[in-house]
Amino acid sequence: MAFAPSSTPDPSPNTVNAQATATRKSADESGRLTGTQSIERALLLLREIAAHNRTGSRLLDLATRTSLQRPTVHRMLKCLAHEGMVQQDPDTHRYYLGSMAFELGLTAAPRFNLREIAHPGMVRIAEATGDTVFLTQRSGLDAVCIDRHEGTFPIKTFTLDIGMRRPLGVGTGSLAIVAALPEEEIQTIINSNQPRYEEYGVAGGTLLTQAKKAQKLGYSIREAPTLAGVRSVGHSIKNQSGVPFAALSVSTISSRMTEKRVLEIAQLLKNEARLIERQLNNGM
Amino acid sequence: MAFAPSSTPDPSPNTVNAQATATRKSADESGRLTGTQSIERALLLLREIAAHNRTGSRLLDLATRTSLQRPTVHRMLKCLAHEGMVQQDPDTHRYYLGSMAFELGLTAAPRFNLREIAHPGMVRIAEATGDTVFLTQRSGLDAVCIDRHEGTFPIKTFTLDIGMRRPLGVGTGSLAIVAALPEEEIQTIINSNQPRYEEYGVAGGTLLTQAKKAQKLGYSIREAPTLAGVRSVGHSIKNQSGVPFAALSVSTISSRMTEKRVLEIAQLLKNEARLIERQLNNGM
DNA sequence: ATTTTTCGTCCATTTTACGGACATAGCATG
DNA sequence: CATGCTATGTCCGTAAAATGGACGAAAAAT
Repeated sequence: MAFAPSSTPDPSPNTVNAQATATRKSADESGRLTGTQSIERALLLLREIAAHNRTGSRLLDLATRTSLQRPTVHRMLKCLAHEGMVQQDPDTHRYYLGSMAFELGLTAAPRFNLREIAHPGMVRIAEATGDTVFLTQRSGLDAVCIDRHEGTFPIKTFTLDIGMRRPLGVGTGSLAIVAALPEEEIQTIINSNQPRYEEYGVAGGTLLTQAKKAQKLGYSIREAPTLAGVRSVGHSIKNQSGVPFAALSVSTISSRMTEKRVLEIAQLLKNEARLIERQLNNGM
Repeated sequence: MAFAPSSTPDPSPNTVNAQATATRKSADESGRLTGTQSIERALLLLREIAAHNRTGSRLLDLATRTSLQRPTVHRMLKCLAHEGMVQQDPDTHRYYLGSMAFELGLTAAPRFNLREIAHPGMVRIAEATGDTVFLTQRSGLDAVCIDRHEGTFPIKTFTLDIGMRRPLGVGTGSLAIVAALPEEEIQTIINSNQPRYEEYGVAGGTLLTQAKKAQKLGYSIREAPTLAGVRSVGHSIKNQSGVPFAALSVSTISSRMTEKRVLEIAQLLKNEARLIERQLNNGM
């Protein structure tokens, strides 16, 4: 499979057995699998339903969008609904993903969900440092704090709440993401977010400088602009393609954050980020 | 087919139309669907893989557990893997749920995930009261805080962190869940958790009294045992079968929690809990 | 090196799924 | 409230898709 062989369909003349002229292998000429047509179609349907899960999909639209016959789609949907993979609103007749889809997702999450993958590492960092660790994920021009793990040190700095969304570049984890992006994208982001930075006490001008510094160091570092006496260190997490999309960061009071300790923490973050990336990369 | 193959291959006698004697309807005698065998089998496989997703499944085990032929299972898995629904570890050959399963789950979540369903209501409560709202979910003999939404009132009480897990009955939301359970289960829970209550400053004895009070009132209420001056109100959320499995609660400083206000908040919680239950019930 | 177990593939057979045609429900419009 | 119009749901003869017995290859165990 995968490469495209001879285009001749081999018309196989002298027909004793009327049926099945074409040779059947595990994949046909175009590299498509055989013996799994209906499963492929069912998955195609699921993807199509997922793509419109907010509004729901009507039978006819699904048939059109998948280029399948209406009866075929209907029969498959009935089965998928029966098994809970999809759900049909009894009033509108529209189809949505069902509870089984949700439950499979929950089961699969530990191998794909950044938060779950990162969790053990965050615990290790919090235990090693005693300070609070944050996991930040990029979301368009923003960064969202998707997890936090508190260390044992009794004095806690102002902590980023889970779910909090701020313009890219504002937080230290966020800054690590920005710094790891290609030059021109950094500029675009800073320009786009310019008007929003003020209210977070960040000057767009200094941001580029900070990003360059982070690039040189290999980690981001910053005194919290709004809170004096708080210092944070961050490190980016990259996806399969090398694009930074998340970051780990540690935040604590400046007196605990000596230069030496900054280096230690940066190393710790780097190691854990690598570990996470490895799991994301092969998915295995 | 599907049932044990009679060894006679049935040489198909007087062959005008060799095929199909049995009448075919959309469901056969036993009520099972027709025209969807392979989809049913594929979903069966997915369920089986999900059930062993921690360890992964070997081809032969899947064949055994699903009572399907190995070649059939293999062919289907190849397709499912091709589409990303499952993933095969290249070293061990074991099968796991794939990224598509995770992504479908994410898409389906807004209609099934308690946190997502409850979110709008929590925002409404926080806006109406100005205080912090908590969403608690039962997990065995514990309760876990799965979401929190802060109100605008500047003085915040000690807040339960997201992800925090405590013995059932310790928090006010937790207490609401316990109170809504059947009498004998309450006893069992209190007995089982007895040794753990101490460290949370809750006496197992008073807990039963508090639960009875909550049953009478229709909502749970408590002065935080460890923090003087904090008062909370909670209301249970029940699933389709009427079993309480989660709760909403509001917590604030006692001076804000007058008797009159307790009633208002209790009503608010009750209404939002009802709304959430309705969405859970029909799933639509 | 040899046996045993498991994975992967082939291909003739026939059962399964397909889809044209029809039936029925919902919903505007004349 | 018929009347067309559009949508969902179902039937069933046919053909193509999926099945599974058999075999080969690759690991794993002995």
